[in-house]
Amino acid sequence: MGSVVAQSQARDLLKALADPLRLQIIESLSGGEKCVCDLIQEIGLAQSKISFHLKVLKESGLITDRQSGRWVYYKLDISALNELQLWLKQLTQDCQKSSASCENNA
Amino acid sequence: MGSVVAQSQARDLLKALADPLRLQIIESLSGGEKCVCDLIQEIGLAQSKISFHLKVLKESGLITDRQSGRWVYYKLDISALNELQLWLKQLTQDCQKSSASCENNA
DNA sequence: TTGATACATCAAATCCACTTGATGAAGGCG
DNA sequence: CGCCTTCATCAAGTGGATTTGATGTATCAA
Repeated sequence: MGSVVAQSQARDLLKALADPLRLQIIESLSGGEKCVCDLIQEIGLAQSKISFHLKVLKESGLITDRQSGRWVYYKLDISALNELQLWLKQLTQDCQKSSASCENNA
Repeated sequence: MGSVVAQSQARDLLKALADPLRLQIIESLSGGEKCVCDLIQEIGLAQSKISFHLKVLKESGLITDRQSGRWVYYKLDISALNELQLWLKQLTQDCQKSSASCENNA
């Protein structure tokens, strides 16, 4: 309540990010657009596994895809990352506003 | 590689946040410190369930607890939220740096 | 001390996301 | 066309996270 960034969207993004393999994919894509075969080589895991997690990430809105010939290229969608940053910022602001009770070490 | 904020820590925080009930708890605690009984009333679920998720959140470092008499009070630890914000910021920066290939709609 | 409240913890059951291996679809090359 | 490559999708199996209900512990009041 009172949150500008929808909690449901934040939840979806967080859920998509909360997997070690998907996090690897995300960090790899932070280096730029890549096709599935690139990711398979870099990460060194089964193709079906990579595709499965790419689908989850795509459905969450964190990445987008683009087909070119036989290849499908994936890249991060910065706007989704920004949504999450905004949600976090709100959370900390709400917390600081509510009282002096939030942890504020260093 | 090249990340200032440890990926492992980000992973733990994301995993802790990636649960609907824990997210409810987090957003509730953004309103200030609360005891378990407050959370039980607000959320309306079994006490053991609440306690279980509080433990997960505490182990991730997202919340801290403080006992006072019969009550145990929980509150957000803003430094953990800041860690996650920093990690996100790095990710977007890496992405923008890597090329013009990252989604940058509006 | 007795009983009530607040909370943690446990074992068993359940659930669901992930993995695995195989198959399918679509594009490109000869 | 026939074949290879790239990738998506599927059904079944697996494992770990979550739920449930009960029990344990500590504090406080009477």
